[in-house]
Amino acid sequence: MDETNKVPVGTVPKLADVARVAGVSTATVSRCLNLPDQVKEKTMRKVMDAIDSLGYSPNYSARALAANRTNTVGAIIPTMDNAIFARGIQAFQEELHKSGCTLLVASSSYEEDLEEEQIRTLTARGADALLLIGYHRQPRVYEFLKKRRIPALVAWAYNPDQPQLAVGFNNHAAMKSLAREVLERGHRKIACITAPTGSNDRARDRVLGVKEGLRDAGLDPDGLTIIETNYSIENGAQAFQELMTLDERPTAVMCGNDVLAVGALKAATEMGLKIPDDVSITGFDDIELASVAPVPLTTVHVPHRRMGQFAAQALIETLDSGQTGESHELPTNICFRGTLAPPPEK
Amino acid sequence: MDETNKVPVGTVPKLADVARVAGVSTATVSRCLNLPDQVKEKTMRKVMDAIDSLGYSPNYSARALAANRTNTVGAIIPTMDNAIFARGIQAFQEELHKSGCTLLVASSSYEEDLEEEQIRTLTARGADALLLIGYHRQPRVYEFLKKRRIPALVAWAYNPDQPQLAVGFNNHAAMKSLAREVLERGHRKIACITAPTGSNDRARDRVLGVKEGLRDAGLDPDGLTIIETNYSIENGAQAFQELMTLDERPTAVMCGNDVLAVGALKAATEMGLKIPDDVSITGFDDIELASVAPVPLTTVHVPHRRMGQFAAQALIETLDSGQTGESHELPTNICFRGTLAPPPEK
DNA sequence: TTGTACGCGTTATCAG
DNA sequence: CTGATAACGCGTACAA
Repeated sequence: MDETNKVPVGTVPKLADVARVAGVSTATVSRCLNLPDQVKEKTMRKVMDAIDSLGYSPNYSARALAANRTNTVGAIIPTMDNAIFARGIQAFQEELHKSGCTLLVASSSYEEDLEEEQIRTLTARGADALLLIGYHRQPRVYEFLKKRRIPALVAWAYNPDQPQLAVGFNNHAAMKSLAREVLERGHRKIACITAPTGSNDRARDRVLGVKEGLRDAGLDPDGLTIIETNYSIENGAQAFQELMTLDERPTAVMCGNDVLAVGALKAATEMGLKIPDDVSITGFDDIELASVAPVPLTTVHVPHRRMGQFAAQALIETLDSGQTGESHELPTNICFRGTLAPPPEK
Repeated sequence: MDETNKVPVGTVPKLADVARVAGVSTATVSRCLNLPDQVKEKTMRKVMDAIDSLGYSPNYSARALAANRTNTVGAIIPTMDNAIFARGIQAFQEELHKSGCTLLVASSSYEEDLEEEQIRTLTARGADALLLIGYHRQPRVYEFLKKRRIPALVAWAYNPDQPQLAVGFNNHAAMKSLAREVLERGHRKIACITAPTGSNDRARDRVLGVKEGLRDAGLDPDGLTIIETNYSIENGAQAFQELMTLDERPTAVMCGNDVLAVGALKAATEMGLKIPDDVSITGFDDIELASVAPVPLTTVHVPHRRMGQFAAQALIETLDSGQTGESHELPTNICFRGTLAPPPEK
């Protein structure tokens, strides 16, 4: 056998090894992989055989350095330990995979500063594009992204007034229509349990939706009792108990998400309250938990998986075409279950 | 100002730009970043100032190519859309971040072939190490990893007989001790609802645990009725209904995970059965769902977050020391709640 | 259609 | 302690 056909052992084969074995140049091997229709079929076969026999696979770092593209998309989410993100991100990842992209994830723990740091990290790591949750962040972050020419897409929120590429739903409008339902049932003392709204526009918009519902019904939006607490069943329960110690107990408690709502529900049951007769409770997101709760939860359904898919498609399209893809507003709908009494007879 | 201090605009600053602005060589800049105590403090200051003023951050692809290390760890999980993985992976990612590592994720959709493909993809992308779920995979996959010298850690399972680095729990033993509890309560007709066991050793070990419990109690393990179905509440419900149409109805249904168990519970309630009086039901994992189910679920608690943390630590240690870290068996414990009747009086 | 040769941004070796 | 400079593995003009 020809001396030149030998290949180092105990080492990862590289492009040059494939070229040597196939008896072609490295450029040709590269073309076989990236521009398949620019090579003759016979050459292609030789190269592919060499690739198989060596078990070659390209070094992505080198490829990224040379081509200035990583085929990697970054996502920064508050936490994966939350069904609403987990499901959407799973769909996002599946969709990316169809296009040969890999997902790089980081989490911000709902902290604005940490999110900014993660954005810089993923950028340095060469993410071709970024998925971000919600709109709220410092202007300098958007400027940084623009300067770096890194397409960023906002998900889990859609606001027609914002210029940013987005795939999501209108938190404000969805919550407002749920509030309208609650008000139609005669509730006048309403309270909200919400995640901290400081750097969370989704949570903020939902509360604003309730307030606007109140205003439309001729009520004072400032009279709305609001408790902010972190995302957990326990916290939801505790907040509910606090509400029940108030002088004027609310007759309906609208929660910013299903987890808080289930916590409220749990506390209510433990206090011996009948749901929805004594108090009505509503959620948001429609995660699995909602339908199996002791009293099935009335909540706002959000198409998480479709959102993840659309987000991936919009980003891939942007990368392929070089032009910012289209924003996409997804519909939400109210799931009436057991925690909100039926409307009064007409 | 000196001509040489100028730096291109509208472009991402690189190491050479920092060097020029700081008036040192690129080697020195690199050292400031990687071997800080090999440079004089004064030099360090100049360089850091230049870095700040330029907003420089290193190009990880180039770094990876030159240093042959990506500071990236890959994880291949069946799906993130499952609380048991989502929680553990979140902790895993947080822990990696403490060590400056970023997480690359891929999902296998519970498919063996897809998992193998993903393993090859992530290694090609330069993952320094890999997190895998469970032991079951083709020997050639382990050989590939060994040849490539890529540390791989198995999580969500721990089997003292396997040589592979692992951080997890003993599925077999945990389920066996739960089975013992069920048997002690006088149940003799037991059925299992489990995820498909074909390429899922965790599911398989859990079923085997039940069988061994049966054997120890002097019962025939082959008499165990088993239904395999995919992970979802709906499927759990349907499987339960099937079980109830059997000639000899089981008095206890042991489910391979909480989601299937909650489905069973739901079906039972809809059929008008009293839990645990008419039928006992058990789960596995202790996800949030378990404690808020209509009847709180008796299940096996697994420390998902700690598992994720330990897994990250073991991998980082392996990477840093160059020697395979230590496997770690985590304890599980049974959470007695409402779906298994208390033991008979003694 | 194929080959040559250079550049991508860092790290690391070896002098100084 | 610092500076040249050669890798690292691949993509891609440009030439043939």
